[in-house]
Amino acid sequence: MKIFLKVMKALSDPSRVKIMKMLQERVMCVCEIKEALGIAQSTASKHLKILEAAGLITFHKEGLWVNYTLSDGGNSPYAASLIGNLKHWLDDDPEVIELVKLLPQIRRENICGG
Amino acid sequence: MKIFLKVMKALSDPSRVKIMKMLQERVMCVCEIKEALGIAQSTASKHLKILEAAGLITFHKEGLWVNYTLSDGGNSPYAASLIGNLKHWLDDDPEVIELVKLLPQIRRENICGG
DNA sequence: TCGCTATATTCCCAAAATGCGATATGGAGG
DNA sequence: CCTCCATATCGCATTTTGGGAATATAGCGA
Repeated sequence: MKIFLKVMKALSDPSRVKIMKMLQERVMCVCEIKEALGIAQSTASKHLKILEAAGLITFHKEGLWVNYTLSDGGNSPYAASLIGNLKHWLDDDPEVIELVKLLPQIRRENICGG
Repeated sequence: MKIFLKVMKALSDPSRVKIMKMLQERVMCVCEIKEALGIAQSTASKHLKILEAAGLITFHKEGLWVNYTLSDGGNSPYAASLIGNLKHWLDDDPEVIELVKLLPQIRRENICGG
């Protein structure tokens, strides 16, 4: 029950859902996510932690950067199911469309000074 | 997006999830639900309203009683999917098992004085 | 070892959610 | 019309959540 609730809560916030939809498109680091959503870095980091704790995303450290990707859901049937459904859900949502359209312009080299 | 979030939020609370699992077993009125969960009547009513607004349950008035049932999810693909998954999810959850085992003893005639 | 930088964590505030008691609503019966 | 009862709504206290600024941490390069 607790695990199930963790997944549901993780997906109960618009910023976190948007992060899931962005990660469907490509791998992203924290500063790219913060930039795309227009939120503070600490806020982005916190959201990512919640998604990760729910088994919805994973990360891979690459030097200073932390690359976040969608999880395969292997650890939780709830996460796996929702990850799968989100692949097609909300694809016609105006906010999501706008965000995905913006993605190519969001590159870490231009944000973090890399 | 708002509709999706409404479904996720509705299922982010343990009491509401338990209500969903109980309604899988049978139709229930507000006083039965309040009794089964050990919560105040106003609290039960509020939870039911949230589930109903998310398209997860529907109700049918029968005199003074309001019978709540699972929705078929016809109005929302998100609700439909979650309703379907919940049919088998959490069946092995201790709290849910306990609750379902308790259900036969919860009868409106013994609670509401009907 | 000493900066420098991307990320994580902490602290604090405002907004929202949850729960309950009290009250309102609405239908059934006399 | 009045009463009674199941349910809905309101008002309030408590807890949780989301957000940002400030600070701590960790990895890279010199």
